[in-house]
Amino acid sequence: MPPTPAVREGRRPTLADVAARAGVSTALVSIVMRGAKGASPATRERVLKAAHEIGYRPDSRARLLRSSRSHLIGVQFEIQEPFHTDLVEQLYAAAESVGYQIALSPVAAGRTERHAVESLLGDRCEALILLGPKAPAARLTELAALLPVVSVARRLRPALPGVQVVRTADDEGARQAVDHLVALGHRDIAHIDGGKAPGAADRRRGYRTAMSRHGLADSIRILAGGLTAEDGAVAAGALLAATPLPSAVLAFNDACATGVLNSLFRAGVQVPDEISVVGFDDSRLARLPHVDLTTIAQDIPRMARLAVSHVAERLETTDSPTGEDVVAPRLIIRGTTTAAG
Amino acid sequence: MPPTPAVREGRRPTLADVAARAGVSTALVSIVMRGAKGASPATRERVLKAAHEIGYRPDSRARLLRSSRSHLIGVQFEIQEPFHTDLVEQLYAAAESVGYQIALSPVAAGRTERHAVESLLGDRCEALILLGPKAPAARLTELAALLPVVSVARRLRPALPGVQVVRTADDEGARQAVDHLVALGHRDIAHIDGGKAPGAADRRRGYRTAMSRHGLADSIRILAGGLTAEDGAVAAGALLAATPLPSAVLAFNDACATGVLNSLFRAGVQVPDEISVVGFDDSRLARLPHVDLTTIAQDIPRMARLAVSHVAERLETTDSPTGEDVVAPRLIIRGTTTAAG
DNA sequence: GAAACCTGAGCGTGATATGAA
DNA sequence: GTTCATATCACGCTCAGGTTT
Repeated sequence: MPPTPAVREGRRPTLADVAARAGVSTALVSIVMRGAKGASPATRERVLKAAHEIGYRPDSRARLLRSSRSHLIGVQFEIQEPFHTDLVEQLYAAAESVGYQIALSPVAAGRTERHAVESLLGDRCEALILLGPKAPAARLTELAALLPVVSVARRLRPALPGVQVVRTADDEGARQAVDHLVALGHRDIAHIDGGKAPGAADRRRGYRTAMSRHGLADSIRILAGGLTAEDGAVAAGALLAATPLPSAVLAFNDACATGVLNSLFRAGVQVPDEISVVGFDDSRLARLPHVDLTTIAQDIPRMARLAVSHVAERLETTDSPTGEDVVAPRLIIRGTTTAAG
Repeated sequence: MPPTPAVREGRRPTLADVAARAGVSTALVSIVMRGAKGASPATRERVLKAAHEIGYRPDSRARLLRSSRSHLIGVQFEIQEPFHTDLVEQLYAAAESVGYQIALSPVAAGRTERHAVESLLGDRCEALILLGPKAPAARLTELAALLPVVSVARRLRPALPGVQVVRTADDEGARQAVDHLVALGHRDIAHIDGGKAPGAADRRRGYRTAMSRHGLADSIRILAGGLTAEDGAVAAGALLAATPLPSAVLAFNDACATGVLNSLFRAGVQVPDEISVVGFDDSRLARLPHVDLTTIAQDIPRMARLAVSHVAERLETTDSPTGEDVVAPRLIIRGTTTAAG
């Protein structure tokens, strides 16, 4: 049995329609729909029945307009970036658990960060979580003057007032990778870097200092890479052209590492027997059984929770400070690393 | 010089604040902000200046509330599906060009299709574009009674009243792939399928009929695959165990094909010299120079335009019919196919 | 006093009606 | 008549402050 159509033709049912049908005031219907107290169980049931019959749905925008709080967190992300989509997924979970909603605004071809943020501001978001923002510091400061801002995975130096940073300890991650390889007996370890991608500088530094600490400063070799598999493939090509081949490679991220793996396969170099490879991120890619990549995991659920809980705190308390949340990375040993030959 | 703070502390500036500052009525400010006619150039400039100074931004929710039309299209998509994120990117472009806005609602872990759609309905969307929806036909029919619905990449049989379908001619795509391989001299062509994924049945059928038409009915070989690289790798493993190896493989999609490629590499089988491989989708993956996958392209920009323009038409004309838009696929020849040895 | 319900105002806009130059 | 400007109300909802049992 299909639900009875709305009272007024062509328009979506409103509180008033439900109220009329149930024979009560709109305020009471509002109370019932919100699950607030102030309605008898009998009336409550009658109202809910009426609402269901005419297919009533609360209008979230009118709701937001009326109440001073919107409980909306705007999230800017790169729609083609797997790391970002993973984060978005976790942000939904984190936001729901503290009573906030998420408004998504992607950065894509033809849709700049400015577009994305303007749209979120127009939607009355109370706070902004920006994933890997590329906007200049001045712009971020400007935004932070308007509302709480969190920058995830982009480090800001110097710290910007009003902007909270949530990031992985990238240098520490690179160190873990090098330590792991050295423990396996590797000494000639190369790094294919991420250029000026977020975190790339820290990973480079982590690699460099870890190598030095192991007395391998002379073996430091950094090749220009990038964040895509293609970048990794190209860099690995350069590696293959040079002599001798290192015994291990730390790639900027998992995508880059798979490019490296591909190039090595093509060249007939066995992994991990002839060369060990380590990625970064522990993305879906790394977990695929046929890739089975040793990598450095970023704790995405934790980063999401930190970003959201910081926002909640800023919004619910006064004078909450901003700073940096640095999340520890974790080495995940899989099949692309083994003892040095 | 930073902008002067809002008139009222703690609240975002409104039309009234701008009006007070510029010494005009709110109605006039509204006119100016919308770019409507009815304001003198001098006043217009004065109002815009005042608005800029106090950092005024139109409240899109209040706007939506006021106007009967929302010009909002709700888009449900799988946030981890590259094909979907490609579509979303194009949907933004398509919507903007016809004066509509997009509200995104992802399906993710812990966020079902029902969640996604309910949230869009609460946001006053005028129409729904669902990417690869898995909801039962009854649910789609129910939604279609409420507002225009487009199902992208999921075929509906029988056709559902009120639900427009936009899809690629998957059978035709599979046929193109087989024709290409046959023209190269291949006769023993296997298909690694997509199980019950959207489009998989049509691609299977297209493969089967094309093989038959070429008199190769006896060579038909369909292996259980899936949409991930892992599925492809596993299926290729099965292929390698069997004898003899086919001379060509058509994979369900590009991700699946890369899994196949990986397995073949590992086994030391040369592509394309010993075996040709064809993908489907022409995703970013296929275009990576080091993958360089021959594939069947889906015309994503066209699908996005069709979905949006259908919605616009339904909303702006009365009694606009629904049906099926079938988009032609296109063979992209790259490096993973060559003449049969 | 508490529980159940109602009235009325207002959130920030946009459209209509009306008026003044 | 045309151009520019204003007053007023409605959009759908929530909330503060009533009234009634």
